[in-house]
This record gives sequence, C-alpha cells and structure tokens, in this order.
Amino acid sequence: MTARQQGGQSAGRAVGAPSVNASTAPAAASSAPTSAEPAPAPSVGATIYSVADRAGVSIATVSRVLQGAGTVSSTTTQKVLDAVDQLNYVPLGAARSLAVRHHEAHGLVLPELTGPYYSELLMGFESRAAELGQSVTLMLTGGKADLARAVRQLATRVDAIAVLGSAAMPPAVARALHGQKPVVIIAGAGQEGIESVRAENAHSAELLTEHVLAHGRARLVFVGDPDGAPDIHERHAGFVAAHRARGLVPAGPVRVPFREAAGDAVAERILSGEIDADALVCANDELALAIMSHLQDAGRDVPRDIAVVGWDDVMTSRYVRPGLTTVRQPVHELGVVAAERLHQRVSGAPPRLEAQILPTQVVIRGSCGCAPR
Amino acid sequence: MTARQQGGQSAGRAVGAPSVNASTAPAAASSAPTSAEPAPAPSVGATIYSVADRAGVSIATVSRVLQGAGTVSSTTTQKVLDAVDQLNYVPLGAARSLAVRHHEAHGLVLPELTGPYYSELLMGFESRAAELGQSVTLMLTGGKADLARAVRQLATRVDAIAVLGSAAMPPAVARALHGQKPVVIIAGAGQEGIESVRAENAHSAELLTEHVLAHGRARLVFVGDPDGAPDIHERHAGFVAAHRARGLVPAGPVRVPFREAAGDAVAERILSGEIDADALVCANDELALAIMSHLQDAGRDVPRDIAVVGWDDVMTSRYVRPGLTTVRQPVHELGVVAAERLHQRVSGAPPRLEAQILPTQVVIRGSCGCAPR
DNA sequence: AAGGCAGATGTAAGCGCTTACAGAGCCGGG
DNA sequence: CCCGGCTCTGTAAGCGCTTACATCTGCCTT
Repeated sequence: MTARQQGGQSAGRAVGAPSVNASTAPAAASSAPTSAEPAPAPSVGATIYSVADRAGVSIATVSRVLQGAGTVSSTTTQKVLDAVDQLNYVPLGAARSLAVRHHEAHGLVLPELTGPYYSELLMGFESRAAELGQSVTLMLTGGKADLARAVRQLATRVDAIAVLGSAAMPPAVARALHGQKPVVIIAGAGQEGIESVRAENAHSAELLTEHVLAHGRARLVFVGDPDGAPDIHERHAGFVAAHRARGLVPAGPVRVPFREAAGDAVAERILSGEIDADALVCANDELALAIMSHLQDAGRDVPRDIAVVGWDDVMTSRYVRPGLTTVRQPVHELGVVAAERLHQRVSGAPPRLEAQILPTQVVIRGSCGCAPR
Repeated sequence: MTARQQGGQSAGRAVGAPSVNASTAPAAASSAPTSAEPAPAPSVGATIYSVADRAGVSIATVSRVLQGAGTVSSTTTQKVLDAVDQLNYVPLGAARSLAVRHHEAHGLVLPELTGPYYSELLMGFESRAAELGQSVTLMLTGGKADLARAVRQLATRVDAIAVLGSAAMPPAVARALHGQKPVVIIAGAGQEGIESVRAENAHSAELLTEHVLAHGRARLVFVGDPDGAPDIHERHAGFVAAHRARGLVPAGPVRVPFREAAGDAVAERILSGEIDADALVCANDELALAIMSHLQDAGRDVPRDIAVVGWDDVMTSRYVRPGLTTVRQPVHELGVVAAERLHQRVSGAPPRLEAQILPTQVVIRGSCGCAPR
C-alpha cells in the first residue's frame, strides 16, 4: 500500500471512516443512529479506495469494472460490484472529470423561463444532451446582478455553452468564452465567428402579413420592438416586405417589450384611438393574447373590428376565442440542435460558418379573420 | 520548479503550450491561424501553472488572488490579474471541486417542463441556488429509459438533489441516494426519513369545493386521479371533506391523467350524458381548460350549464372567458425553499422531520358561477 | 522444453486545483 | 543589535479518479 493510499484511506478523514478491513458485515460501520435496518452501510464518502479494499483488488480494477473498460474476470467483477453496493459507493464526478479532462456537461443560458418557448427549448436541449451522456447545467440570467461573473463561473464547470439570445450574454463575455469553450447562440445575432442556430423568421412573417392583407385589411400595425431582439427584427422585416410586395408602405412599429403588461397598454392606446389599425401583427403570442383579451373586454370584436395575429403558437392560443392565428416555431428542435452541435464541437468538429436556420409554419385560426374551422 | 510543475507545464501537453517565459507580447504564442487581431492569446487550456508562470509567482499565490483568500500585495495581485486575462484563463471547476470536496452544485429532477408549474418551480430553485453560489444541474425524467442510472449519474456531480414528485424517483434509488447525499422531495409523498416540502392542498380544496357548493350546485364531480400523485390525493380528500361537512356524499372521481388530451375525452363523456354533473372540480387547470373549451365549442354555457374549476392558476386561466376559478400555489417559493434546504443540509443541517407546507390561495373568477368582476 | 502471447491485475503518474505550513523580509522595541 | 511578530509568498501534500505500462500466470506453439 502506497503512502497515497494511506492518505486516501485513513489520514485526514473527518467522517466516520468506512470499515477498512471488515469482511462483509453490513450496517456495521454505522456510527450515526439511523435505526437498525438491514440497509447498506451508510458509508458517506466511500471512495474508490474503500471499494478496492473491500473487494480485495486494486483501484485500477475497480475503475475498470465501473467504466466497463479493459478486461476483468467475472469473479473479480462480481466482488467489486458487491463491494460497491455494500458501501453504497457513489463515484466523485469531479475526480473523474479531472482525470479525463472533460466535464461531460453542457451549459445552457436562458434569460428566464416564462412561457412555453423556453421550456420547450430546454426540454429539447436536455433530452439530446442526456442521450449524448452530457448533463446540463442551467443558468437563468434574469435578475442576476453580475452576469459576466455568473457566466464565467458557469464556464468553469462545463465543456461548452449554449446561450439563448445574444442579448443575454454581454459581447465581451461571449468573446472571452469563445475560443476557450465552444459556444452556440440560439435565436440570437451571430456575433463574429460564433456559431448560431435559429428559426426562420422573415419569410414566415411575410407570409403571415400577406395573409392578413389578403383579408382586405389595410391599416396593419406591427406591435413589438424590432430592435429588441434579432428575431423580432426579422419578423418586422418580413412585415415590411409583404407590404412592399403590394406596393404599400407600412406604418411604423409600436415599440413595446413583449410581455403581458405591455399588451394592456397597447390595447388602451387602440381604444383611445391613439393607434389606428384594423389589424395587429404582434411580435409574440403573449402580447397578442393580452391585447386581444383587453380589447374584447372593452367590447371590441376580434376579428371583425380588428384582426390580431401573434407568433409562437403557445398553448393559450388554441384555447382563446377566436383562436389566435400565429406562427409555430420548431422550438424543441432548436434545443436539440444546439445540444447536438455543442457535443460535436466538444468532440473536435469545427464551428459552422453560416447560421443554421430551422423552418417555421404559419398556423391559421380565427383571429386573422378566417372563419373558425 | 518541481517535477510536478514540469509535468503540468510541458510534458504531456498536446495543445500548443502557452508561452512559457514570454514577457507580455500578446498573440505571440498562437499557432492556429486565427487572423492577427490584438485579442488575448487564444491559449485554450491555460492552467493555474501557466498563469503563475506568466505572472512570475507560485500557483498558490494565483489561487489566493482568485479566491480572494489570504493576503496578497496589490502589485502581485495586479500581475496575476494581468496574466489571467492575457491568457484568458478559465479555471477548471472539477479540479477545484476535487480539492475543496464540494461540487458547489445542486441537482434538480423534474418529470418534464410543460406548463408553468415546473418552469416557475425551476426559476425559484435556480434563483435561490445562484444566490447561494450553487450551480444547478437539471435532469428531466420524461422519456428517460434508465432512470435509476440517470439519477445515479447525476448524484455523481452534485452535492444534493431535489426531486419533484416521488413518483419520478424509484424508491430504491431514493433510498440509495438518501444517506449519501441530502435529498428533498418537492410535492411528493415524504418517504421514510426523506425531507419534503409541498404546498397545502386539502384545506384549499375544501374551501374551493365549499365555494362551488355554495353556488347551489349539487352534482359535483372530481376530475383527476387521486392515486396518481399525492397532491391530487389531498385535493380529492378536501373535495370529499367539503361534501361531508354538508352531510353530502360525493360521486366517485373521474380518474384520468391530467393532460390536455384527457380533457377532451372527459368533455365527450359529459356531452354524451355518461357523466352527469353540474360542476367539475378538476385536478389542475390544464384539464379544466381543455374541458371547458371543448364544452363551449359544443354549445354548453359555462358556468350556467356547468361550472368548472381548476388548480394552479396558470396564465391561460386569466385569459379564457369566463376566467377560470382556481387555486394559486406558491410554486416559485417551493423551488426557493427546496434550494435553500438543500444548501443548509449540505452545510451540515440535519434533515427536517416534518414536511414543510406552504400556503395556497383560492382565486375566484367567473367559471364557478360568480359574476365576472 | 522453451518461447511467445494473451488475459488479468497491479503500480504509479498524473489531471489542476486548495491550503496547511514553512520561510523570507522587514519593522520596531528592548 | 537582536529578536519577536508582522506581512507576503513559496513548497508540497493531497483531493479521488483514469490509464499507460509493467508484471505475472498459464497455456499454446513449435
């Protein structure tokens, strides 16, 4: 036994040292009064050394058994496995990470988690990451004071990072990270050299706008801030393009954040006549729903008096009357692709030069003026 | 320089070794053709050794500067800081974890992430965990084949684990984990000795049911499976209690899972007359909304023909007409408390013996029969 | 009968950090 | 002038794993 092993076994251990040479008597090393059940010994802090000891083999063999690598005889394998669950051994991930020089974890940075968009993205990301054997460490930027610090801290524990919306990540941090760890930006402006994946926006927005125009509406208004996020910017561009294609000049956008509260305010401005429109093309469903609901409460008829369309196809959009016409994004897929790319990058693949763009789909319901199905 | 350092510095390094004794010339050690910008050297894999080298100090000093521990003169501190960002050094979390013997991470296991419930819980959890300096590693059980394996794998990389709904975690795994790492169960049956935190159910359910009864409804039906989850079980118990208090005997529950699809089926059974009810007390809002919407489409008037109430107060419940009467849970708080407890447990606090129960609140809107405000 | 080889296991050298402990200067008081 | 006690920095011993390499059996070839 080397000095190293001794250190690992006895010296410096504060917790009740697991039976060093007990044969197989379970629940014998327990010092905490946990009742006398025939459960495995609660040997908190069992290490590969204690397992090896108990099984009467070297730590290398234990490792081989646990990793399924190398050749180990079946009798030895069994001895090790027995020792493992007698001691209720849980390996220390950090030690493995250090040795293999991989965290085997991906980081995901999201602004927050309200609404189905982020959740679905996260689900897609997690599921693919899990398939690839990577755990996912989540960070929400909302309400975080020192974002840069938080991201740097995250970088410390993962192999690669996906960030939703470039706005969430200060450019400086992004640059620092980039080059150190693979980074992919989801639905954000691809910064110089940073890989990105997003959903198609401009074309669907054009289609959607065209559809509304085809209903004979003439005073469309775009609700949302094109400069707030690249996604919105593109949607607005599509909105404009659809007008141009008909030789029309669209009114300027009503710049508001896309949260519920903003919707109420916009509705008031419509009711007061400040905003004159017979159709609203909203930056997302949340906004569209809030406006529509508020307008209806005030006695306006949607779509007769005013049409309203959104973006995202959240659950609520199916339930309201009339159903909200909107655009469905492959959100889950976005998460999957991000996780996939991260993994490839970690495995040595070079960054993709052009952004990866996933298709979207216009979903027609009643709020645009179409007859309810 | 010790043999160890040599190993760390040159031997065994596959990546282009960062300038070992370059003075301050940035971008000089670059071997990859990354264009000639005056950016920090893209020294992927800088370690505490390279930083120490560059700064002309020992690794201990670098560590001290970075951890803010011990006393370091300001000139030295500055040298180290300079080296850090010249090399764009990102510490390796695993190495720190190994040395300090803490992962500084909490695990959270959720079944999935649909609907606002889980998201909000997660947000609460993440925010508190972040405040406490812990990262959060998320695992979704949905669709995972070998759950036990996945959980064990998670246990490998975190200090403590919170699990939502005991059903998500096989009892055997729970028991194995428990005793190794602190575990808290959120909104689930507290298994023997495992700490748990949840929202109040029975009493609010009784209040809610009583409210519906007070509207003069007589044929209430509980929709949802009381045996599906402890939460639902308690809500059903409250439902029964309210009846008993009036000397009534409630009809048996309509046992269905609480997803959207089940709602449509239930609605059909109501329309066909198979289920006879003048009020529905649903296990959650999702179910209630699906049923209400389906019934309305078929021409039924809610609440006149039939009242519907739910549970959770999801966003949609505010937007539908009539607004859904429901019960609001302190979901965010649940997450916060779980993170908090985990951290205390990691810091040595003993497990709480009794479950921690957070209060809920009945939210009256129109679907129960009350006049819309 | 000797050599060779494959299978099973052990040995030991790291992985990149933290931190107890040990110096090295330097100052002021005796 | 010496010494105790600062302040600042370096030395080195781990933390618990993985894995290249060495070793040791047998058994098969020739």
